[in-house]
Amino acid sequence: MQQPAPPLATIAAALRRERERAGISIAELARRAGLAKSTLSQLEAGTGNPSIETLWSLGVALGVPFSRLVEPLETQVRVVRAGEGPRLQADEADFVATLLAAGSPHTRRDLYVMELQPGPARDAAAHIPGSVEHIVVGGGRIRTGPDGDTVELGPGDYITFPGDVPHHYEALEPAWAVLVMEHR
Amino acid sequence: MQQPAPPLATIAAALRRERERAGISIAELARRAGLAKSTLSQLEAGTGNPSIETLWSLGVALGVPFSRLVEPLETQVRVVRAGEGPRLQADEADFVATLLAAGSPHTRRDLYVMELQPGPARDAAAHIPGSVEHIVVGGGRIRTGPDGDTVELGPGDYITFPGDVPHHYEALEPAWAVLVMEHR
DNA sequence: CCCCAGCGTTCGTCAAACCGAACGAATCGA
DNA sequence: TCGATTCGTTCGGTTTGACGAACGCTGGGG
Repeated sequence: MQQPAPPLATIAAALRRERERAGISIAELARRAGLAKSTLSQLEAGTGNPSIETLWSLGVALGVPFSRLVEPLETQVRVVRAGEGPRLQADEADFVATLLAAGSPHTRRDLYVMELQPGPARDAAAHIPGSVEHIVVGGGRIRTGPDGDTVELGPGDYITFPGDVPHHYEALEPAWAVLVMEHR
Repeated sequence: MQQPAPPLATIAAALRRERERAGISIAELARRAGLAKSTLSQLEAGTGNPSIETLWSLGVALGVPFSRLVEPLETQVRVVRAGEGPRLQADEADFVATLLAAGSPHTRRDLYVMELQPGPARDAAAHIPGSVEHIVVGGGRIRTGPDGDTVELGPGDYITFPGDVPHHYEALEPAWAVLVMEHR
């Protein structure tokens, strides 16, 4: 899917979050970014609609990639059921594609096919921070997701969830799936 | 360290690229995004410094993630039949993963689910240079690959081939597949 | 041939993003 | 206690991004 969140509040929150993580004041950040601190004050208050260059200079000053200021933390579990999700137009009528997840540079995505047999659940330890898992079920049924928030999936279903927390794989019947493991 | 490129020209280029990929005019895009076409004209000319909300509405209208408008873009055929390929050890015996392709930073990988109906073959034009396609068939049978070098695939089969040459999709029966589109 | 619809660009206007200055509050030393 | 510093916010003024109208251009239809 796309970005349903209005970027207004997202930017305000991200800005404050990253600034506090850097441990600097509004005035100091304004100084480094070459902006007026009044501008920052309004931005963090959720008022205002910054220009690209303004936000860009903030990303540089904070030392974070631009997208981190704009896109909400993908820390949630997201499921796209088979047949759901945004359809992309195709030149021909016999072809439909659904965008599940858009990559960005500076991330690394490895592509696997995973086969699971029913039996005791497999609990995976947390991977490196910032990793994200994407799974599309090819056949069978599996239950997966972060511990305490698992979802049952069938063929064609898609799920993404953070890989840096303990999570869970369980085949309810013999199953296989495509796994994209994403690192940063 | 991060993105030293001034986003000005990048946005102009990305905007034009994505708009032409969608096959619509500046006027049409302005209509869909709820903007004045004069604004778009100046943006694609590299003049101007759009606000976040302006760029956001363009991303939505174009059906592309926001980051694609802001970050710059940076062969042979390979088939792995279902059950073939290097198996990775798993902690449990009921879990097997096959590594199909390892990603690297500075590449972008978008994840799709693709549905095809049998009928006349779909010939895709070449995508942007350096793009690579990865396909894992989820169900049905398809024939795909670069023109003149197509392969028939069934559930679980994997193929990768360059996306920047004309290629070919054909469903031999109703089929669906996971598609990873990789750019540089 | 002309007319019309749509294209992309240019120009003047207006709202708003950004700035600088001033403000009250809080902290710290002398 | 009292300056001095820094913080974050608020207030006019200026710059500029976005808009709407008009322009010239192109491709079809009548």
